[in-house]
Amino acid sequence: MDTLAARSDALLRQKGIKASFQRVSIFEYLHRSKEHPSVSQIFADLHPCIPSLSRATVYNTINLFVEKKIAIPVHVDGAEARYDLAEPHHAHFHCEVCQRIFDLPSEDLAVPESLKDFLVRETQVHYRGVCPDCRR
Amino acid sequence: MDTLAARSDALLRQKGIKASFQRVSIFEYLHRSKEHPSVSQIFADLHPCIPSLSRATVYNTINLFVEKKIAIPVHVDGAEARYDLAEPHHAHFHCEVCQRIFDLPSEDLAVPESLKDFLVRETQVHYRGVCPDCRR
DNA sequence: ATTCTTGCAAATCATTTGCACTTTA
DNA sequence: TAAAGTGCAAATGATTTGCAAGAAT
Repeated sequence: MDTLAARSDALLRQKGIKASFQRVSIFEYLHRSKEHPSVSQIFADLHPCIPSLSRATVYNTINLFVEKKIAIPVHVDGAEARYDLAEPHHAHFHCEVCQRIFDLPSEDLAVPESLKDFLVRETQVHYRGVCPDCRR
Repeated sequence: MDTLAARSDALLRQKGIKASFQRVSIFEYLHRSKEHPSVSQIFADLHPCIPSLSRATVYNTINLFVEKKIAIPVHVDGAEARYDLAEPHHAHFHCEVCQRIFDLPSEDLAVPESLKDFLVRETQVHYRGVCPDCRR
């Protein structure tokens, strides 16, 4: 059968990651959450369903995902890192009022002339301000 | 007389900041360092000259500078924050080998259409990869 | 059976805070 | 001398680590 779990499973293996229950759960959580969750949020939401889950496992898993390019960390100010599935490149907008992070459609930001001798592995574009909901 | 110290002094006061010896020292350190230093680096380099200096004061001062828009934090991965004087907007390149951060001349990154209902207060463009010195 | 993964607790690291002391206006 | 700034040490919060137990191959 071709359940969601089975598909996540396949995707992880394809990246060279053994698909444990915890890992698949965290992967699917990232997939369904639009909140760019922090480790604490992931843990808080998953712990009720998986009582044995440990914070360290969430950290392990997230770090593994980042290393394998499945997820990317989003750093806002000095706070806890937040994570996003590494979908095709897109920019982020961080609302300083509600703390939400919005995905923006990828804009093809040309690598500038001044970087011609650099090897650019990653580009991050980050906006900060106030989102429409918080403006009034 | 118009020493460097006197000028820094004036600049800080103009931003509404009382110009203590520590604050002027940290401001000048930021000014002369091209390293985008972290609090630890600032402390380590200034402590020998100012033995009474405390880490907490460096944190206080840096936070004050950020609040007053004199400095901006640069977050690289999960590591310690690093700081830059808030010169006219420019992008950053972070070398993942030597950990240096390079300033790139400001490129006028147009705010994308998708943000028309957002209030954009700040834009950060961040590249990561390998710098020319580390490429061979 | 061996290897990888998990969970817990303790350790570490960056940063903040409370408070007493000092400096400055 | 009142207000603001500093330094220390303890507290907090995020993240990592060591290690014993458990699961998968």
